[in-house]
Amino acid sequence: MSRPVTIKDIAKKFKCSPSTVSRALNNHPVINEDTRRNLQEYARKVGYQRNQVSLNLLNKKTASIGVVVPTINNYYESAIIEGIDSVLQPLGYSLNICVTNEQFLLEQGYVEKLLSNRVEGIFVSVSQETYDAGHYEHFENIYNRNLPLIFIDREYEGFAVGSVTIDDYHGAFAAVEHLIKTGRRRIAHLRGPQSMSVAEQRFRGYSECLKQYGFEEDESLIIHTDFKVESAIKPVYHLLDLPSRPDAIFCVNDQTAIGAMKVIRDQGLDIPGEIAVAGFDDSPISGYISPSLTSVMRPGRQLGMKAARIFLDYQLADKKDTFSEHIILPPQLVVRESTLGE
Amino acid sequence: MSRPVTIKDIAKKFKCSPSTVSRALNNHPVINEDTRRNLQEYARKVGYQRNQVSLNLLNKKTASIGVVVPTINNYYESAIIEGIDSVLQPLGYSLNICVTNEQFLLEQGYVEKLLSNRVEGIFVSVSQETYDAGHYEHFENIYNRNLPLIFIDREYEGFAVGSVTIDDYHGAFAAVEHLIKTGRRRIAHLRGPQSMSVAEQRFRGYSECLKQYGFEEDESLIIHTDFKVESAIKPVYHLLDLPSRPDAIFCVNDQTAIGAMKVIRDQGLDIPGEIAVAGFDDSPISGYISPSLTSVMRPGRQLGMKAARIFLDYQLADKKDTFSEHIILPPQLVVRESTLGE
DNA sequence: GATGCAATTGCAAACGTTTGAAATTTTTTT
DNA sequence: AAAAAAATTTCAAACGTTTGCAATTGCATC
Repeated sequence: MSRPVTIKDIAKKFKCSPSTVSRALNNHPVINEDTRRNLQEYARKVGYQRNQVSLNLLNKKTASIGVVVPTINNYYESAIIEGIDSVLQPLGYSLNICVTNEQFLLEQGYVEKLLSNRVEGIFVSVSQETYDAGHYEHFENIYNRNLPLIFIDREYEGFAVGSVTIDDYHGAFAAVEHLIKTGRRRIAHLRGPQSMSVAEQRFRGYSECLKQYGFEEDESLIIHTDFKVESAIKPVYHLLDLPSRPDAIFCVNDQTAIGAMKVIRDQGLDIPGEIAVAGFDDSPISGYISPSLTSVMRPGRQLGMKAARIFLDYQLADKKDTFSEHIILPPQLVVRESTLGE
Repeated sequence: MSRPVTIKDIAKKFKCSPSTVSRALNNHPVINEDTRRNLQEYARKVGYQRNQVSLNLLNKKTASIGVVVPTINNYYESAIIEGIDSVLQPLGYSLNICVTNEQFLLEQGYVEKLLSNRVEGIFVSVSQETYDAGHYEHFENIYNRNLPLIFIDREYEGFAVGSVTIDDYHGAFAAVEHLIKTGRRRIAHLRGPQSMSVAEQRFRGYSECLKQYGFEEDESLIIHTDFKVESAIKPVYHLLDLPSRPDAIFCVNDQTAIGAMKVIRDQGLDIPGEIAVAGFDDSPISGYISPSLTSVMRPGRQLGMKAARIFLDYQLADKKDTFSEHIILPPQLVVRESTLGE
């Protein structure tokens, strides 16, 4: 409650002008040695702390960056944020992290708030509801303010100065190719929500790979999930009950893969002997569960760092109106026990 | 780059005063109907967006809250943040999340920055280095500014308006008690870093429980780890090589428990047949790995919500100088296959 | 046409800090 | 001792917005 000490307070106390106090505290060379020492000492004693808010207004700079993401409670997303932070924090920027929970209205609200707070750039990973609704005006607002908008992981084509995404298509392709090359013939897919582009890309990778290797795509082997462990349970029971059971399951992420493995084990089937399982994300535990899980690694931290670099490059660019940088990072298949022999 | 449109710009365009524009845009009833409509329409057309920074300065309010945490890349920590956010976001607050990476200097720097940015409250989960160094002056600064400081999960006794922590001691006690009651006689412990109070509390719970049930504490069964999966590997190999092997391992968290389980399996031993394993955290996958992992659940989201409530209560409190609220939440033992028969 | 009243708009200060230019004080030079 | 030079300090404006109070305008009433 007690109002923080201001420069004016100190000036009044010392019967001098605020300018003198300001310069003294900033070690401006024009200030008398004694004056400087006295003022600095007093400022420390009363716990003066410069008001950054007023400086932000004066300098029209806030050194803060908006980061709008659907969630932060999984390894990949937080790795992205960590990557951005690792580049921008040392330069004095601070991140304003906004969690949309996949809700369009929250995303929209956060963007407005960030603009109003005069952040110097906005990183966005588009929420699912936004894709569903097809409303992208809030991104247009960012664009109209000439503020750098950079999409991370989940992009929208338009209004962006840059984007860094993962080549989910080829990641999925590689995983399925690996399954085929290790002799699997009926490969099922636990698909993600249709509205999410990452999930769709993985499905495409799955689908195209089957086609290229001359396999028929079997509708009954493709089931939707919502990314969560639990959502894999029922679909996998269903898959195992099919007259001609699949001999491999490619899962849209590690969570569903773990759910799948549980069901398969509970049914007394052997992994990878009878059914191979592959996931997507390479979460930290995937190497330690049993059997260890084959998975497609997404370089989240690197993605964040690249996105931050794009932002910095944009700041330096002379022809900002033509600046545009879109990076697609390759994921990497990590083969483990769940798709191989012991 | 293009300077955002200001109220002054609009005033100049309409040859009226900024006050009129301000009132028109805020629907002040004293403004003429036509004027209001024209101004609002124009403002929308040119994409006027109120500058929140100037308002923050004027009102001496920022509606932002600092959250200083060691990490965000695990489920528990992000659940805490989610809990805080779920309470404060609907009230218009935005969170300024700072990740210290367990570094004292970063923690100190972030606290200064938050103070300078005039946040209205600070939530802190103390970093390990800060405990090691024993430097708590930055917390004193918060206290001296009469700013509410609330410790979450990892606390320091002093300068705080409140704290919400988990009763790690009793959580660990319950886990070990469960192991004893299910017939285990040589219970090992994968301990966390000595400097971290959460880890120490869990160790105390382990230690006291053994004592109460009349067991000797065996130094050779207690090994330090650093919370990470990998750090469990070597210690567990060592434990299994002992002349008289333990029949249970209580691990400081799920990560190390998963590492332990891997080693035990690799050595061809049966879980829980020959060795039981219990963890701490109840991470989302613990119910789905094989065997499913007995673990102590920490209510992270609830913790965050409680912390946020303390902050709100403090705002309302009339006698702030005596306000103090310290909550200890009970964790809950979740028994699964890794400590039971099939 | 003067007066009164309501409706509408403008003025000025405030928030805390910085900074170029001007003003004042101190020191040096002649 | 006066003038010039150097050192130090103050003034005033700026950043964008809000708000109590004063000023202006329009309109009706007498």
